[in-house]
Formats: sequence, structure tokens, C-alpha cells
Amino acid sequence: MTEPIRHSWTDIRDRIHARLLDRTYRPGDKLPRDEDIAQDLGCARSTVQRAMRDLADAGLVERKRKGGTTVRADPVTRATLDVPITRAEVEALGSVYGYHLLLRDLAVTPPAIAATLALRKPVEMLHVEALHLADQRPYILEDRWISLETSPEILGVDLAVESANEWLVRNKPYSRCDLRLYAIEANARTALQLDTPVGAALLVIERTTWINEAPITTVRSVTKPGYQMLTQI
Amino acid sequence: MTEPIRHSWTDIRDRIHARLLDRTYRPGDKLPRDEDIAQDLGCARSTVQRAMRDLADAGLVERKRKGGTTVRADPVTRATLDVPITRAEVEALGSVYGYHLLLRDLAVTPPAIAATLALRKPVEMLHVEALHLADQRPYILEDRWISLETSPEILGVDLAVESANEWLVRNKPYSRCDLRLYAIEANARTALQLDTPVGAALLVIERTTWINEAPITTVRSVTKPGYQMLTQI
DNA sequence: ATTACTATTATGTAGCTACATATAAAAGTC
DNA sequence: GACTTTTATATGTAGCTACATAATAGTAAT
Repeated sequence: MTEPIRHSWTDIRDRIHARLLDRTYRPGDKLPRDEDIAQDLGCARSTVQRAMRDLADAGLVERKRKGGTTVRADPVTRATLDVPITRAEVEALGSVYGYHLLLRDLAVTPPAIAATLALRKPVEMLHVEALHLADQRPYILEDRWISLETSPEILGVDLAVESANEWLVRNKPYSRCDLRLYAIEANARTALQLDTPVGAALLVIERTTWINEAPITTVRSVTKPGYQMLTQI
Repeated sequence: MTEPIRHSWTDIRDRIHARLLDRTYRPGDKLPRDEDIAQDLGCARSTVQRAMRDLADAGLVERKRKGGTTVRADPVTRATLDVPITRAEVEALGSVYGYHLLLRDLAVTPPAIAATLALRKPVEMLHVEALHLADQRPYILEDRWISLETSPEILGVDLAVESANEWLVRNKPYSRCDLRLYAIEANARTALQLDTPVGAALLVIERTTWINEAPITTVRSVTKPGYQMLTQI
């Protein structure tokens, strides 16, 4: 009697992945149907389904009902990016976290911000500028606008003590988040605040969060020179 | 008799997510066990399991056997980054793709590259420099090293016609990929090739791929000024 | 040939059961 | 009290069935 070995779906996934790597299945090829693979590998179809779902999520194969599974001809490099709370990021580096509030002002959104937030007309929001420090040295400079429609409570928060970054992440869950990454040259003001030469190339992480079509906040985080963003494996 | 409505796991996920958003469940809180939520929402535990798995993957909750499910106190912003083949990226923008091979040379890996690839000692690899164009204008400048151990066939490819980017993506699937993003100032050579002023801030996408601990290639892609990297929703 | 309809088929998913596994909590031991 | 062992329990997962859904392929009508 055959012993009923139970294969984990990750094993099955890895074995199918191995066939992609050794080109048993080549780009553009159609894979056997789940049921046949299941029989071949000695597991249930549901296990193959889970494995295939994962490979499809990773961008390696494409699946279509009735159409079957095909190996992607133009695979994309798909990576997961984690942006933690800045304090946690600094502490994970083994550095001492510090924080300075530079500006806290009620102001009407300038056109660029209004556009980012998809506002019909400019509105008054809380404008905050703050500097995050690692071991006393500038780490990230954030320029943030916070909607008073969705976060009126922010007015009661002492932003000199608790950063808007932390307060919002902890208190304002979002339903949607846009991230964009780009490079800028340090202007005189930024250079002074980040203690870097004017013209230095800096990585910027821009993040906008929404709750049900209503904007919560948009931040432009200018990182210190040499900052690198890494992806999870 | 109660009609047997079948709730999709995405619905269940969204309903639990809504409870995170409206703070029925607050950061640090322990959620009811899957079975109770299932009863509450009128579905099977397996459906809740799938929904919870997704919420955990998104970084919103943490699950532990016996420990139950808790709302993450410090949620991370987790986003998915897609890096397509450059040709596909340019064409998706509605631009005409162009490509120029600038350099193709066998050379011994300089220390920085050897370190990136975790080589014990420098080895000879194929060094390629190429420029990707969008509508005749410089788009991405790539500086690439290709291992002859894992990709000896690359020597037979006419890189003046087919870019190493495309050939490798299509022919050399990888088991691991490191991505790092940072900003640099254009030096004289880069500035000339990308047709940009010296000192311009440029976003760099560095990517290294491996197959079973053996490096395949490492690329430093210097993007044109103003290039932005966006995440999937 | 073109269109409209129908049948077929591969994946997608919900629900069930059974068992595995990690671990928090309780009980026992020194 | 500190440590170890046991027990209870919530999540994790494999396998099964049944049905839903999309899309292709085939058939019939025009």
C-alpha cells in the first residue's frame, strides 16, 4: 500500500518553480491542467491550486479559466516594499531615534498638493515639517499635509512630542495608499536641514493615503544622502 | 429555512478590514478566533482563514498559533513594486522604444561588483553598457555585469540587436532577486549619455539576480531625470 | 462567411473534515 | 519561587466535494 505522503503547497510550488527554472516549462508554454499536475506530483488539485495562485501572484505564470496556465513570456520583477514607521526603521538599524518639529501651520493647499490629493478646490489643511534623526544626525525630512476633514483630531496632538508619522500610522488606517519614488537635488533649504551640500542627490519617498476616496495625508519624505531602499527577498 | 448565501473570501476580508478601519478592532487588540468570526459573518472557517491570511500578508494583522490574531500596533506600509522589461515599460507609456549598445567587453569584476555578487575572488564576466530610449530620447542607462558561469550563452547573443535586459529576462529565470533604489548625481559621463546636466539627481534601480546561490547578473539602471517609480495599488 | 447559440472544460472558490503544529496556560516537580 | 512537563487551543494545512465562472471550441442558423 502506498503511504499517504502529504505534500505541502509550498513544496509543490517549489517543484513547479523548479520546472520553470530548468525550462521544462518555457516562456509561452502551456502547463498541464492542475488536475494532471496534481496526479503527477501526487497531491490534491487544491494543493496545486494554492501553489499556482502563488506563482501567478509572483508574476511567473498566467492563469485563465478554461484557457489554462501559461508561463509568462515577459516576466516582471515583482518585489515587496516595506515602509515602516521611521522610528522603528531607525531603531532597527541600532541607532538612537530623534525627532524635531520644524513647522506646524494651518494653510491652504498649494496647487501641487491639491492635485496630488485630487481636490476639487484648495482647502485648509495642517502643514507639518519635521526632521527625523538617527544618532543625532538628520535621517529623513518630511513635509506633510494632513486633511482636517478626515483627521480633525490631529489638531489636538502635540506634534512636538509625537510625530505625525507615528500618530497617523497608529490612528488613521487607510484603505488606499499611493507610493512614488524619485530623486531630487537638495535646494538651499533642504541642504541646510539635512546637513548636506546644496545639489546633493536625495531619494524621495512620496506617500499619499486615503480612506474611501477621501484623502488623509500626503508626505514627501526626503532621505539623507546615501539612503537606500531595499526590497524584501 | 435560511438561504445558504455564499460569501466570497474577499467580501469577508473587506468586512474584517472595515472593522479595522472603523476601529471596532484597534491596534494591539486581539480579534475573536476564526471560528467565531466565521459564525458571526455567516461563513466557514476556511473562508475566514483565507481572508485573514490576506490581511496578514498585507501587514495589517499578526497571527500566531494558539495566540490568535492581533491587530498590528505598528503597521507597515507594504507595497508591490513591478519592474517590467524596459521595452515593455516604454511601450506602455505610448512611446517608441529604442536601444543602443554602448559597450560590450570581457573584463574582471571590479571590487564593488564582486562584493555585490558575493564572489570569493574577482572573475571574468561580460560587461555591458546600454542605453534605452523612449521617443529617441535617453530613458535608462544600464551598466551590467553578466556571469559566464551561469549564462555562457550570452556570448553568442548579438547584443547590438537584442538587449541583455530582454535576453536575460526571457532566458534566465532566477530564484532570488535583490533590488535596491537610491539617488545619485550625474557625473560627466552619465550626464553626457543621458543628455542631462552634470550634477542632476537621478534615480538608480540596482538589481541582482541569482540562481541557487550562483549569480546571474547585476545591473545598475540609471534613470532619466524626473523618472518616478510608482507602486501598484 | 458571419453571427448566435450551446457545450465543454479548466480554473476559482466555498464548505466540509481531519489532522498538524505552535504555543499559551495550567499543572506538576524540585 | 523557579523550572519543567503537560494540556488545551487557535491557527495552519491537506484533501475532499460541489458548484461557479469564464472562455474556448464546436454547432446551428442566417
